Amino acid sequence: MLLYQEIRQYLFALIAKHPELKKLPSERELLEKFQSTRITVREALTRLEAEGVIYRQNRKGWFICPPRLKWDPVQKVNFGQLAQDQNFTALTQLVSFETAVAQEWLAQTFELNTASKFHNVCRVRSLDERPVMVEEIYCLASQFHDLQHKPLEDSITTIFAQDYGVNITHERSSLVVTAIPDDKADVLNVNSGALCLKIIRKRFNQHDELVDYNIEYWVHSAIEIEVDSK
Amino acid sequence: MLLYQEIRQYLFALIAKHPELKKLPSERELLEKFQSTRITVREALTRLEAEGVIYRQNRKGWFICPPRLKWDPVQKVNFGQLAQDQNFTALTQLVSFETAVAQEWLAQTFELNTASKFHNVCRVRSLDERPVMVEEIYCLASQFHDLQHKPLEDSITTIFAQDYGVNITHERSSLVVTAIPDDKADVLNVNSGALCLKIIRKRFNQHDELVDYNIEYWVHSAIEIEVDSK
DNA sequence: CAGTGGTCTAGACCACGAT
DNA sequence: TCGTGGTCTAGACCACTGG
Repeated sequence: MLLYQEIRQYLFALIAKHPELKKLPSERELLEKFQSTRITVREALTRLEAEGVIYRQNRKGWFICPPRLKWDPVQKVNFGQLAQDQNFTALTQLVSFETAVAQEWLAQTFELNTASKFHNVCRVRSLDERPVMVEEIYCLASQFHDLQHKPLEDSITTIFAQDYGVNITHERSSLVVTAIPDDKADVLNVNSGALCLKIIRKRFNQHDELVDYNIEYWVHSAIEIEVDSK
Repeated sequence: MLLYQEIRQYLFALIAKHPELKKLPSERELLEKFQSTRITVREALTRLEAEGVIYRQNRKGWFICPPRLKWDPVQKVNFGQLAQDQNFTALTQLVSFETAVAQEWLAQTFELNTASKFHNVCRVRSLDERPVMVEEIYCLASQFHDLQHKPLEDSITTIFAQDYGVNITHERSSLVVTAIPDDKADVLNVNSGALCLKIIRKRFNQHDELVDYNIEYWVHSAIEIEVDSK
């Protein structure tokens, strides 16, 4: 068997045997144990990372993945509630809030001209202290006046409905597997180029008007999508 | 800027400027051009691979990704039709057909005992000659007698309905990002450990009975999931 | 401060692909 | 046969983390 496969197998068995383990041995411990080099050890580690078995935090080490959050994009369930149902401690934090005139792609998405002003909310969500998702939300500044003074760590959908009388009735989501952009990797404290599931959500009101445009980057090993269809 | 980022940028621009290009320069050409080493060149290449911009075929080289197939798991659209609508030439091929008593996990999924016999159909699907998905389908041998003599390159759903009077009325899907198992990597002609989107589909009839259990492995850069929700 | 992962050099041999 | 990527060695210096 290939050496990096042997190392992978060893670590896989180690994880299975010690479910209470959180952190793996360091790369240098592993290369000594297997009389090998860092290149080979890292090949085994990145393989397990791709499989979603382990993850790294920048320069801190390699850690064992907890169970994935199961999420149904079709059901409109509150993130905090969903996490709690699955025995996670959930946390949402505001990263930044900006209001500015639209970039071209954004104006086009909303079918408006580039003079329109938009809010841009950036938030990060964690499960049991581990950041797992960062999102950008774009919505019209004229439609959501004073949004910056609302409790932006809570459900945006609820704020839209209760404070502005805007109800989301349907949405269109797109999912792709890709590498996370560097600025988002910093927020999640993952390595540059980490794998993610990128979800773009366009949400509409009953008049079929676009209310908000949402880009979510999920740490790939932290989530499992579940969809029911009739 | 980091060297591997420079190489990545160069290749990214090269691809943008020459959309007609199919294959990248070899790793050794690139390391000469950048006066670097294979480790660093491969860091740039695997980054672009994770982003879904390029892909490799085992020992053949690095290739530029064509547009992704857009697919809605909720709509029940025929694969061939969907591909044709998006200007792909689609092909489904039978890889293997076996009938055997159930392994434990399978029997449990169907809530039957391990003496039950199951069909196991393995198929591979290609877009414009590029294999993009391999799937395993499990269904009860007693329910689908002589299935091996049906046209298994066509829609299984249609065969179930027309030849056996079994109609799929609803299903439950689960999606995770992971690394593809080695036996499936061989079928798709991708490298060991390649990224994939793994979709498990349980499909039911009107009596809420499980009809088939389906595991799909999609090449991650070949697909984009689209979901509408009310 | 010592230990961690992040990046990088300069090679090597191999299996497999195209020809 | 020769070029490709797949695997591997034996180091190096750096930025950042944690005690």
